[in-house]
Amino acid sequence: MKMQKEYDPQNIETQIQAGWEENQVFAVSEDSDKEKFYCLEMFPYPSGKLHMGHVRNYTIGDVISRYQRQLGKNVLHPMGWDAFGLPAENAAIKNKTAPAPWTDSNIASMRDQLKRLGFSYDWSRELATCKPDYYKWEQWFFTKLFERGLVYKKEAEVNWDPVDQTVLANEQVVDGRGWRSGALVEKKKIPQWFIKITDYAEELLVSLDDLDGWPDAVKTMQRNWIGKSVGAEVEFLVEGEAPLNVFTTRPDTIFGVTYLAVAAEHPLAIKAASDNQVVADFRKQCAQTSTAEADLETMEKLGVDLGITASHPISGKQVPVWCANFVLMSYGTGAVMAVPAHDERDFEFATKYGIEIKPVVYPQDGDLDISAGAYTGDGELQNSGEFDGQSSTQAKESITQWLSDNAKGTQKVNYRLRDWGVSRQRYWGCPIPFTYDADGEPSPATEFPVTLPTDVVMDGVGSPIKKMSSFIDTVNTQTGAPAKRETDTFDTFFESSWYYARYCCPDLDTAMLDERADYWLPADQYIGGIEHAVMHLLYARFFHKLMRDVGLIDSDEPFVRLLTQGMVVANTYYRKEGEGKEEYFTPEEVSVEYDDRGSVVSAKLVADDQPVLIKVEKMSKSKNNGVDPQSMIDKYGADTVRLFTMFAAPPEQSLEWNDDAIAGGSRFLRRVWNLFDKHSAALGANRLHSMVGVDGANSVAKAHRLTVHTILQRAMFDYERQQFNTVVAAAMELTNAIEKADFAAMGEHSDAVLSEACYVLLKILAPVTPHLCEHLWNEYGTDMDLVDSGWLAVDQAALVKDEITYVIQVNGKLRAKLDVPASTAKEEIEVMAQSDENVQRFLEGLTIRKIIVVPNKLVNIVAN
RNA sequence: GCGAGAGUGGCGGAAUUGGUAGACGCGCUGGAUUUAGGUUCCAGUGUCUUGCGGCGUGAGAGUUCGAGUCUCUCCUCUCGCACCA
Repeated sequence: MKMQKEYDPQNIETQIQAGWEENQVFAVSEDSDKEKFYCLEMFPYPSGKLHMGHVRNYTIGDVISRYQRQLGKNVLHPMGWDAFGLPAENAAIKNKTAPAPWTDSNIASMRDQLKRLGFSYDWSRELATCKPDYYKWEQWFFTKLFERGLVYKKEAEVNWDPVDQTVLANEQVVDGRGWRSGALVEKKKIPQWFIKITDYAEELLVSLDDLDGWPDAVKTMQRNWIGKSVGAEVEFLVEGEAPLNVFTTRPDTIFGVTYLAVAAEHPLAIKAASDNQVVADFRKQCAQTSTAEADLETMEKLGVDLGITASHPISGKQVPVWCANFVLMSYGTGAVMAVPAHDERDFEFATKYGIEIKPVVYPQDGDLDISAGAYTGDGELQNSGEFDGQSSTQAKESITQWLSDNAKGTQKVNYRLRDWGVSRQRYWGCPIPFTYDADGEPSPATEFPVTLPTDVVMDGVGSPIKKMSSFIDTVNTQTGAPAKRETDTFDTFFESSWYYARYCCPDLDTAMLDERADYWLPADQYIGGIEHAVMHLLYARFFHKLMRDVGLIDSDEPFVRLLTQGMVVANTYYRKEGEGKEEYFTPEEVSVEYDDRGSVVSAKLVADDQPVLIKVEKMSKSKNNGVDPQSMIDKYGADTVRLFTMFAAPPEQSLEWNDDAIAGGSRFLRRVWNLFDKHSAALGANRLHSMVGVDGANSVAKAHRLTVHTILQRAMFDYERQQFNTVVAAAMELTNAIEKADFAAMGEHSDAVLSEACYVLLKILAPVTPHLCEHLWNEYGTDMDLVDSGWLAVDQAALVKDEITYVIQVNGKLRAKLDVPASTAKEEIEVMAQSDENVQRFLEGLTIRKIIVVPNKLVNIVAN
């Protein structure tokens, strides 16, 4: 077969993809003879189209999967759809359809796009979380957790839109107002389902230590999120009321307590409001904020004196009780003790409201100065009664002991982590499998699935199933008595917490999971955005442990190795429209001027010839800077798009889109094509193969093989550490080297050296640009599929150098280079280095103090 | 506000983990090919002096024979904060 003359990616890629599909190359099953490798990427929300972030995420996963497959492993690489969620409801309202058909058609078009990119998925395992055969198992699982006492119901706050009479997501609250109605959002308490993730807080924390394949940044963030702290729970008595318990990590500062603060929702605040209008108004004000923590924390710290006092547990002194907007009812006991002298926030608050600031901890060296702010360090106690003179460390223990002995408190471990609220008052989600009897008592479902009706009309206000009697009215399956169905649905994090396990047995209809899960799990590699560092990844880890404890699987953690990929960003062109608002223009609307070095001078809007501003931001519709992957595939082909996304940046960093640079990627693949074409006669006759040994090779051939095998070694090192941009760079260097090589000068071995170099190039490049490589492999390789053709070894003999270049420094500055035989002794190198002409020039008038020799690398002569 | 991360030529980035800063690519400059545009090929390209050399990895200090890399302080940007996914 004669190769086409021109590189035609569209043609090659569709042909190669058809071949993969026909031969089911990526369908896998359990095989105890092979080492398994489960490679997983975070599944997409089916928004309609792939964006560049998806392309990047899935290309990284595909490169890893294909590399592992070439290493000979049994690679599972599945894909599916995180198909429940808010955007489908919004789209349904806008397009006057139901969420289900909208979602289905999005899945269909995104699946086509993924297939066009040539990803090595086992499509037979595809799943969508909105399908009853998927979600029925999480309903079943939730009832198992209920039986185990890990699920409970309690009142919790939501964002309430008083005009639309509906619950809003944080995202739907803009500047404290509902995004549709514009009404001021209020906090409202409603009963909701929770899962006791706090029961697993300690294990989730401790087992982070075993996750060697996870980035430290992610582990640190999870540790801080769980937020374990050891301290004391202290009881302050309030006359005529229940005692006020507070948790503190600083019992050593307890004599510095000058007030207590409770949340607006705290019973004491509610009671005080009944006969105190100021408190009532303050509570109202506190209710009119979003529930987002970032909003609460950046808000001005405000409070009001409740006019109540509590008695200090040790001194017995009365301290005032305040109500403050920064105390969260949902965290801890909803009350805190305040020590303004030794806590920044308390200091700020006390200063503002003229509350006493009483220092009790003094720094060991130097004076205490709290005129400008709190002293938060440790020190020596004063003004602390019998504990005066103790160090903070001693006092933490002795004061806790005293409280414990006098029944005024106990030592306590506290976690910042809160239980997982899984109830959502939305339609497009998995129905929570409970019914309520006439008295409101909940009963778990016994038949699954509890199917979500999909034939609905979205009116824009609330969930349609909340008004649908055919859904709501049912019977208690245990007693046969009439019952009402729960109309809330699960948080979509619920579905995404276990999909990775279901991929192992997606066709199973008799159980949630079977023994196949234990063959594949844990996943060896997980890849997704850093934005999921805490919540999704923590919920998935939690769910894994729950599934283990219910007896479904036997591993402790879901993901062995984690890669958090960076964002895809691009230039934005914008103007400030005042009030922090910005107007964004598309690249087509703008003309950019460069100077003769290629640096940007200015950019103007074509329409009015006036300047616009430029900055680099995450690709998004609202910023008008998105690049549609499909248009790039149509223009350059999938291999070029894949190559560019791998080459432009290392996986964990953000990737800046550049239209010129992707054209460079296309140029490189054409050069590879032309290289094989140029040597087609020699390659066709030899077939691609590695050389064995260096016997008989002349010096030109040897030098070339040294280059080839050095590059191969580097590429393998970079594959292992997952730095794919330098893998591509290595392939480019190798291509340059083959293009420049003088094969005629290599004598009888020229064809073998050429064949080996091209073989290495193909193997290095195959995971990144599989279509081009598979095509060339069909042309010049064996009958086997490229992914199953194995990897190749670095020829250590080819790496042996006869001569080594030493860098010669004088006082750390480069002054000469020295080529010496590899066998040269250290002493001899020192002498040669000193006698170099340029080195002598810089040593003139100086005395040599020391000579440092780093073997095979450098000599540094220290002189003064 | 709290937690985490990142800053290297005109640009994206590399530096085998404390040892030649700028690999590879984009852009730009000059040349060749081409009727022209595009393509392709060759050469050059951190910066200042265009001699030898000096300076240079966000800013400032420190450790070291030697720092982009380690330590401290500061600045800027990015991500997350529990109902976007």
